[in-house]
Amino acid sequence: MKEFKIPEATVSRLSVYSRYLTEVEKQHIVSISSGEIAEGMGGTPAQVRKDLAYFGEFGTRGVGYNVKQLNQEIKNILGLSKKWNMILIGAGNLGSALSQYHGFRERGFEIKGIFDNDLNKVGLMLNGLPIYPINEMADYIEANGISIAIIAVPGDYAQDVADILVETPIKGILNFAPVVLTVPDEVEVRNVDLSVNLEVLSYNIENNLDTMPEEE
Amino acid sequence: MKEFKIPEATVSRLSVYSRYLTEVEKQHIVSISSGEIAEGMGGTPAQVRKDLAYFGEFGTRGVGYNVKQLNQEIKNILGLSKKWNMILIGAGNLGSALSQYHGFRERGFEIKGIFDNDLNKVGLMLNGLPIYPINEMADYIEANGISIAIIAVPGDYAQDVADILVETPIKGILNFAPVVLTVPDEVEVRNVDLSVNLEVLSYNIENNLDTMPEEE
DNA sequence: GACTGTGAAGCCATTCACAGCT
DNA sequence: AGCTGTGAATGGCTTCACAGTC
Repeated sequence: MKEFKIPEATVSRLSVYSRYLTEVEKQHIVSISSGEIAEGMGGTPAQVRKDLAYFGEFGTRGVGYNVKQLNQEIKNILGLSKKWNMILIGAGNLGSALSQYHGFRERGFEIKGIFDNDLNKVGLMLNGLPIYPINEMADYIEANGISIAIIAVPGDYAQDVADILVETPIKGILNFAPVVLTVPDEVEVRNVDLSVNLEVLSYNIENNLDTMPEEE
Repeated sequence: MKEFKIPEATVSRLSVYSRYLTEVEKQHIVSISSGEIAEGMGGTPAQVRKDLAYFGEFGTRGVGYNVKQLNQEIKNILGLSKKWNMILIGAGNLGSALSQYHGFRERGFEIKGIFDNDLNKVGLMLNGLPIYPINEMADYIEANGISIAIIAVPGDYAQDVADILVETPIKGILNFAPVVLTVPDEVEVRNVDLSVNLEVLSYNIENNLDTMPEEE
């Protein structure tokens, strides 16, 4: 009664496929092959087909995939056919940037309210959204059907915020704080770790992958 | 004359280990075991040991690792013993937030200049950094020994910016634009994809991993 | 006794190669 | 002929389990 064991890498790629297909759709292209999708997002045709095959047979042999229909299927798979209500915790620089990021709304994710523990900020508006005090957060989540929280507070506070969140019906956390959060299994956490990304970049540059002159 | 084939996942974890060890160092703890490190960052002891073993024998059997020394080793491995000069392209919300993000400097990554194609912004200062026009970017990179560029421009411009960058001595790009960049192999790209992260979260919530009631 | 370092085993993901439609 | 869907083969990463060292 349930699909099974999809590689996380596949799920990430589906998201990229969908974004690419949305672009292709705008150009009114009707049909697309796995090779063209791969080309458009830096992968291989076989991988595109494998990824899609986990979920069903969306294509037509000898022809390819219907762009619009495939995009819709992928969005359904990813759970994007519904709207997601989110809150943002942290009205600092990063929070401010995130509150204004259009990419979220375009994909069905909407920030409904912002929370901060700085009483100078509470009551102000940030990009059209009210800033509330943290102690109202739990009630707000309950009352407004919020299922995802974005943590954009300094590292030292992130676990405190998470501790409050896990007592609410929140289902997922997108964490921008550079710390590993401890939460119960039923809350899903994704970390966006800016420094880690730079450090991997640093390592790869220093050990120049792909770059080395051919040598026997 | 060269270490070999380190899993990328290992490199990412090294970065997390180092951040954690930096915290532990502050508490003046001298020695730490693989189990304690694993505990502190959500992994397993065996994995911590395996990751470290790719690069050498840093521990003492029966005892553990010297915190300070291990952290130094990891930083060396990651290429953090030198300072990295970066530029930021895009002085919008996200760029503004990134220019102020302290986590970068703490780890040896410094933004030296900001570039934008909006002439109303050029000449202004953003968090103590001057904003230059894009057409000065290539010269600036050459003149200031910049090796990493952070792209924080809208998706439609990101490839244009990348096209300019690849003609310069830039070695790595941290890309925040929600597009797949096409660059030659010798330039290393890392994508920080905000929507992809939310969409994986969405998928995981909908298919609640870990959460399902036990069933035979 | 405690904890590291590591080959071997097991698991997961990607790639290959081809059968099956259109 | 063209392109999908997929079992089988490969490759890579993680976990196990234990020998080695303090």
